[in-house]
Amino acid sequence: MASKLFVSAQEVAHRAGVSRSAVSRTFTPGASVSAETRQRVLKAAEELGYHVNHLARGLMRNESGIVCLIVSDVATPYRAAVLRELTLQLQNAGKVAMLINTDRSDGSVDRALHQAIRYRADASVILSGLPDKSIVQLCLRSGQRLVLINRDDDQPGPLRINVDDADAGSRVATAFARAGCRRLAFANSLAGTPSLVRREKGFVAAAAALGLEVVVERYGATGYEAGQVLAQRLLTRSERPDAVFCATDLLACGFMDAARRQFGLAVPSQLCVAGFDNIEQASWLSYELTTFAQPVDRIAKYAIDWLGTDDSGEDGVGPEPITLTAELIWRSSIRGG
Amino acid sequence: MASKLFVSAQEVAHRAGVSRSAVSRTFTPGASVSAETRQRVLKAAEELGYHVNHLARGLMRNESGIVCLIVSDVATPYRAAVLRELTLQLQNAGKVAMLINTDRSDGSVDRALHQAIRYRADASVILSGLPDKSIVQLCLRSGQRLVLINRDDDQPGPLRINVDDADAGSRVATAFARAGCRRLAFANSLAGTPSLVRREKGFVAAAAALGLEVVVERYGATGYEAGQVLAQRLLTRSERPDAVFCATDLLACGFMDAARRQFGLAVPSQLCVAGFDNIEQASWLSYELTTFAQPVDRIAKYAIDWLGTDDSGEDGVGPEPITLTAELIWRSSIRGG
DNA sequence: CAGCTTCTTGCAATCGCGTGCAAAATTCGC
DNA sequence: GCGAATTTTGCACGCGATTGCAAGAAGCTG
Repeated sequence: MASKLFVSAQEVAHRAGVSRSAVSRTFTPGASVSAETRQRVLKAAEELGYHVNHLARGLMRNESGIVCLIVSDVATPYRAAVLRELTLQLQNAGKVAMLINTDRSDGSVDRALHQAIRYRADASVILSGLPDKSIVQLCLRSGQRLVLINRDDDQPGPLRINVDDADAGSRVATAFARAGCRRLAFANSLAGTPSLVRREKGFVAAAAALGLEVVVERYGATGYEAGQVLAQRLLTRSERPDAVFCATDLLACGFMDAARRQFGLAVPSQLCVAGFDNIEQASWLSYELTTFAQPVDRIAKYAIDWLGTDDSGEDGVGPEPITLTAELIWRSSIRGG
Repeated sequence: MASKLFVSAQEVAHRAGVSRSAVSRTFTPGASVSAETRQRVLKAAEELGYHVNHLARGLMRNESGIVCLIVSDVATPYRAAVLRELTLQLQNAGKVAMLINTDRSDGSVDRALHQAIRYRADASVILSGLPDKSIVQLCLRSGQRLVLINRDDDQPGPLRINVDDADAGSRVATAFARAGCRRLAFANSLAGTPSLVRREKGFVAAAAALGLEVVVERYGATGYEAGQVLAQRLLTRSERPDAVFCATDLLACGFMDAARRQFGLAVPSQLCVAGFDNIEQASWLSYELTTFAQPVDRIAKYAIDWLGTDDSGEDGVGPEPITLTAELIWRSSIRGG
């Protein structure tokens, strides 16, 4: 263990020849300190390398400044992008992000939330999985705010931010129809995440309304490899699809690569492809993928703005759910445009 | 603000009919509590939803359990991967990760470290940028450990973990020579990061030793777009290179795409390509990139193991620097193998 | 200079927890 | 059943900060 420790306000006070309180007030915006003492305190603090102990401050103020980000598969392009946006905006808001990784296992999210409670996080943002109702209650009762992003949960209290997946699905169907495609397909994972389900439903419904039939295939996770497998399955059918909507961009990349290399198909002339998320790779020359951009910046903004509100969510009703629409990014993987 | 607050040990003690110390001891491994009181405490804690306040505990123990990860460009595939590994292993070690984003601006890393100090982090892991010497001293003096990953800094105290870039560069040169390439090129960014510089030096030196000349081109950041520009510059030369080592996989992806689409070159028959980082995309069918895998798991392991050590690094000498070798991942972007 | 208001400043309590110390309770040996 | 050894338990203090309160300093008016 460390022999020498962090420097405390006491030491600064001693050096500056003032009381502890004066030091504290110097670092508390809006507190009453004369210009002279403030200068002396700041000087002493600078010399000693003093920094306010946020652990102790959090204890007193009952506000730690910590926001927990609970997420699985951090290394995935889309997840990493939303993580980046959240941490950046949190920092600008004077908060700090605590990152907790979850996995698919049961209770993983619950454990993460317990950790958030232990550190008295001001709020937790949940990007993966869904916590048990009792834990949600515990958080709300404890005064910890909850933000659920693209999670399907109907209990009041947490702020719910969702992207209008069904609408996106419907717009893709229209685009495919306009491109003259006749045999549509939807390539999904087996994850069964609510947003994926909504994308599928919206797409299938819109296609039906347009008089087009859709074949749906589901396999594996939402990654590149699953996309390849889905291509194998869909492109070997007797009635080969001429347009496929992949539930995520990663799936789409795997799908396109397999379609070209293993089936010799040209995109978009023989096969139209659409994805979702607008990950960086979607813009690469090898893919030029038409896809939907999740408004990560606005998602983060809504979440963080709410944290500055007084609407703490324990009044039993909670904040209004927010639904944002995804922006269609048109590239060359669909004919026309 | 929240009206009702987190439940405290006091309340648990009251409900269980014991003293507050008993509660504290119940949650302190190795403390002396009878089986009966422990049960009663645990029951009361469960019913009330009590969780030890790590802010207060950190204050007492002088050990917060927080480890700061200081990094820029979180959304980049390689960065995201190492972030994932670090957070996972930290969680397994009973610590928790605090994520701080930096940018290229001056003092960005310093500000991040100040934040780490404010939260009394047990350690900070620096993945981007380089902190000012005075801040490093302050951290060490305060008992906060520092881990520098692929940073070039020679002051003792922090744990330094580096990948043997020069060796990797040299191995690529050999591989190119064996593939019969004659005109080598190195595609680098302008970032001037020490590891990038070492890759370049190792490659150029080894090529010279093999009697092969190398043309070096540098442009932009380490991303996909820069790779495209570098391809423009290198492939329009009168003596077009027949092998290129890109400083990162992202550069390589951009380079390959441009080489194929804009110059109609086939990889590896007309152009051999190598990258560095082994990001997920390197394994995609469109790239099949031969590259080097940074041993992120071992990097994280070394870092976290050291945090459990008593070698705090303030004895003036500090821990021995660690150099790990990158693993060559052979795919089809170089002939032969 | 008296009398008043307005700022500053120090004292002391508080936040939730860990822990040394001594008293109380239990166990043990015989 | 009694004294000694061993747990178990409670008290009280400290960790490093914030903040209400009251006293002291300074400024203003006439």
